[in-house]
Amino acid sequence: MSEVRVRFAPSPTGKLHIGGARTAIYNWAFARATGGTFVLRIEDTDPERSTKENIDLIIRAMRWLGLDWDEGPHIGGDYGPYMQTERFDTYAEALEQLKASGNVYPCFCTSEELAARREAVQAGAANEPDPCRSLSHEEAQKRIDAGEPHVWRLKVPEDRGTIVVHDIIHGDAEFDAALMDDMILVRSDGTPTYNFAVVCDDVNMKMTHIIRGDDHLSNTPRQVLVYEALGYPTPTFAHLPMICGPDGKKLSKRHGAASVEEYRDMGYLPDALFNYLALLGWAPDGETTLFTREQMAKLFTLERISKNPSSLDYDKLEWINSQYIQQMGAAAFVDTLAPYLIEAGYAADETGVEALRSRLEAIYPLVNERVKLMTEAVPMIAYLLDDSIELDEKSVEKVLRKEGKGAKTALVEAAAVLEDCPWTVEGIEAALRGLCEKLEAKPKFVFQPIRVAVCGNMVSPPLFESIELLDRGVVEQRLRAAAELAVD
RNA sequence: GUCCCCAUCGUCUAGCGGUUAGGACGUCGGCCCUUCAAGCCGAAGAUCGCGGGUUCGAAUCCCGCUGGGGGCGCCA
Repeated sequence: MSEVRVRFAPSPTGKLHIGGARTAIYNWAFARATGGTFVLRIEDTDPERSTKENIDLIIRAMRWLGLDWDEGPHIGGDYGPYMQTERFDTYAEALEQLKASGNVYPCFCTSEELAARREAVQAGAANEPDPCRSLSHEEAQKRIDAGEPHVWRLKVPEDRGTIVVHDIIHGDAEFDAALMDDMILVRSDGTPTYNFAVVCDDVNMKMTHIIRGDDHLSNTPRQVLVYEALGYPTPTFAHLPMICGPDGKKLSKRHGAASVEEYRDMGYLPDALFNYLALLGWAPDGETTLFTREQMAKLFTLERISKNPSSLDYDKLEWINSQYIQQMGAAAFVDTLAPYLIEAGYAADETGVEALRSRLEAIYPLVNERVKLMTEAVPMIAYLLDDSIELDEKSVEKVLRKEGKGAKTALVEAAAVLEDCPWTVEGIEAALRGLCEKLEAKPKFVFQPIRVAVCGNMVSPPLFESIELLDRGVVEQRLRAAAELAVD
């Protein structure tokens, strides 16, 4: 078997869509699993909607996800260029070949005529062959020479019969060629249409497998016709089921996040999003849910891709994200936290973050089981970073100002007890537990006021560990300040 | 309208002729406990969309129906 070559071919009309991201992941995984080549090709033939910025955005999002490719824009390769707008000569060449072999013909119909015909057909009228198809060579040439605008259409062979699309995921799908109209290959402005450009590129770039969205399945028989007209064997197809929103409907802005960037901004880790997306439509077995890119690259097969469309489940994504945060380790945590710290003003730049590194790494074990989204981290640890803190109003009401609970006494006594205890988690815990006994109070009535005083909230990371990470003076000051507000 | 695709707990899925239909997220309950989490234990939750076949036996194979999705662009 010849070497596997696959590609991800986004059109830069927007950011990297979540569905596109998964397509890219599967292509990547298949290439890595088979020792094949993964190609990135930019389909920018639509000048109206394609932008340079989007190309950068897509490439950056792919890198962020941890994807790498063997050939593509910037890095080159043996089958470049990898932007369709730079490959126009190859399409022109292909068109000449098709003209010579008589597989195409010029069509002079206007867009209006076409639209009217299309409407008639969709309303139930019989699908008539394009009138230009029967124009004589001479007549057609005369009109071309006269400068009449025309497109080039593919001539569907009359006796083509059934077109079978071999798809690894869906099996064989059969289409009747008689129902297929002569699609436009080259527009009147000379540019190739999508269906023509893809086939030319996939042929010239020697693609062996086409892994793409389900939405292309119905277009595939048309493309097969182009392969045949060009005289090339068709590659193997794998059409991925669509990804829907949580409500099972098509993904749109209404459902929130449609682009990879948005997920990044919401605080998802690239490893987690990768893992989740990989799992959306593919499973290594019935058990495994957490795996790395490397593991997927070993286990991936197209045969195990699911046929049914899947709905996004943010709860599961979030759970996967929390699993990764829990296990990522202190160093990686600080690295990914850096931009958030800078944005929140805790550091001016990367260097500033480095100055805080050891402290942040010490904080990690207190929050790694609590942070589900990276966006939650900074607010959660602010009380360990700021000199002064603001007490949560609700917590003050429910814990410090609650009469009959002895909050004020607990705070005053705690300040005293912490004055000379060993400043270790054990020392602090011993001192405060001793205080509970001395006051004959349930731990809850001693610890909660202290928590509010020190952490600013009745809900917080572990208390003794938090205190240990703060300076003794700061803790005392917070306890005294809170005692002022508290009642017994 | 027409062609194509799809159909297992709420969600993602395992299953590929014989299983008590398995797992994960979520949900609910319990343990732990100074809060929130995490962790551990347990439970509920799927007459495998419906109806016909084939077969000793069907979630698995065949046909029909229904429901959902997609294509039918000088968009990709």
